[in-house]
Formats: sequence, structure tokens, C-alpha cells
Amino acid sequence: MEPKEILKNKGIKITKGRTEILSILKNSENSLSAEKIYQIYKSNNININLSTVYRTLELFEEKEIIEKITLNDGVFSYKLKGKTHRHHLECDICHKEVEIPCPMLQIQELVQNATGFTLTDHDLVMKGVCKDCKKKQ
Amino acid sequence: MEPKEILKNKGIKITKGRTEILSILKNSENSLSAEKIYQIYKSNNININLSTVYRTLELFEEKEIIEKITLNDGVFSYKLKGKTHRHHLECDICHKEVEIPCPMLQIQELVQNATGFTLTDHDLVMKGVCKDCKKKQ
DNA sequence: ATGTATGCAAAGTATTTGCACAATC
DNA sequence: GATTGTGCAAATACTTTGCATACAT
Repeated sequence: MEPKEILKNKGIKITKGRTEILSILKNSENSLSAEKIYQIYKSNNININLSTVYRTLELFEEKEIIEKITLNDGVFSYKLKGKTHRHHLECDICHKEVEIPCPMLQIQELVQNATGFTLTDHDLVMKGVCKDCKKKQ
Repeated sequence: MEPKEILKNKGIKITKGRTEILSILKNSENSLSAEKIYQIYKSNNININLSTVYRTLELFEEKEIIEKITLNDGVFSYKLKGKTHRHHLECDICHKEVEIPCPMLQIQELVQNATGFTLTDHDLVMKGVCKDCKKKQ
């Protein structure tokens, strides 16, 4: 889907900045920081302000177009939301269940940074104890 | 093992600040931010400077006593290193292998923040493609 | 006694915000 | 034309650093 179409579907007013930032994100395999997006934007000889970049990213995140993750460098990075699946997590003790969005996006980035490997698939099973049962232990 | 003993083993000069910060970390189940450690420290009616806290944490991280992770609030948190295992990652194409430290510590904290669940165990299998093979694709 | 740790103040980096002007629908 | 977006400058939040003094070995 075209960037403009995506914006329209989400009820976001179309501006040059938003369209451009969205296509920068679409064209990137890795997550990008606000600063990096700003650099790429400017390298196309168009002007934009860094705070506009931040505001746009904030908006995209609210509208669930992108995901904000933090790598281990203390900088936020942003990445288009893919088909996001969820994981079940069941308390070992009382068997209460919760669902969480798959946390692997973050791991993918960490692994890519550390090793250069691009993750293509994963299988993650987690075991845990819920807050209430933890207290009673 | 006692905080002072740990410091001694690692060849770190023993000071009141270091000993205290280490025992704060030992007594906490969750990861703690520098600011939180600072608050706890002062709530014991002892004085310390926030930059000393940061410097101490940096030292502990270098000496591999603690691990620095970042949650989704943009603040670094620190946690005692447990028995850290590693994961194998094999390239789907050329079968080259790399090892990475388990990236789940960060995820554990994220899950705990989001759901209250304390993870007790996990099984993580990852598949991926190395940088070189990725390029050739 | 020597080398290292700490407190303090100031700088650095990433991100957010207020306001006036500009662009979109 | 009304509403919303953007640039600019300043503010904020977290972390790091330089320097003089204090402490541990």
C-alpha cells in the first residue's frame, strides 16, 4: 500500500513530511532513530525540522502504523508494524492467562545489531508466575 | 556471596557507596534505574551523589557484575547478572553459526512491567540469515 | 603516600513543548 | 476559512564529564 493511502485510511491529514517519513520507514529494513530519519530526509535535499520528525513518529505510533522500540543505546528506534502476533502467558500456579504482543521485534533488532543476522522466524515459549501468586509464595 | 566479597573478587576497591549500591541491587527483584537506586540509598539516610551512582553502575557493568538494559521508557535499568546462558543462531543458508547472550532479560522486564508476570523460564529458538547471505539474495 | 573515588557544577544528548505562522481539507 | 501541521527556540529529562578534594590501600 502506498504511503498516502495508508495515511488516508488512518484518517491522518496528508502532508509532505508525513508521506516522506512513512516512505523512508517503508524502504528501511532496520528500525530507524528519529535522527537517522531526519538525516535521510535531508539527504534528499528537502528541509524538515527534527521536532516535526518526532511529532510525526509519535502520531504514527498512536495510529499503530509503527512500533517504537529501544535498543541498548538509549535511543528510540521506529519500525513499521508488521503482522504482529501475540503470545500467551499462563501462570504456573493459578493458570491465569494473559496475552502480550510478541516482543521479538526488539530482540530482532538487538540480534541484528550484535551479529548482523536477520531473524526470519522464531519460536518463543515463556513460563511465569503472576503477581498475586508471586506474593503468596 | 557478600557484596564486599564480590567487589574484592573483581578487584574493585571497596567503598561505602559501592558496597551499598551492590546490596541495593542484590535486594531487588526488579531492575532499578540510577535514579531509583539513588532514592533508595538516600532513604537510608546516607548521602551520595547521583553521578557517583552512575559511575558505580558503569564500573559494575564493565566488571560484569550487573547488566544494563533499557525498558520502553527511555531510561536505563540495572540488574545483577544471573547465570547467563547463550543461544546458538545458525544461518539458514550457509549454516555459519554465532552465539549470542540470551536477550530475554530485557524482555522479562518488559513483560513484568506490562503484565505483572515474573518469567521463570523460557525457550527461545531463532532462525535467521547472516549478513553475507542476505546481501546475495 | 599514592592512586583512585567522590561531590559539585556544568556540559552533552535525546526528546518534548509553546507559540507564531503556514499548509491542508 | 477553520483546523491542524510545522519551524524555531527554549525547556526538560537523563546521563556524562572536568576538576578539586577526600578516601582506601
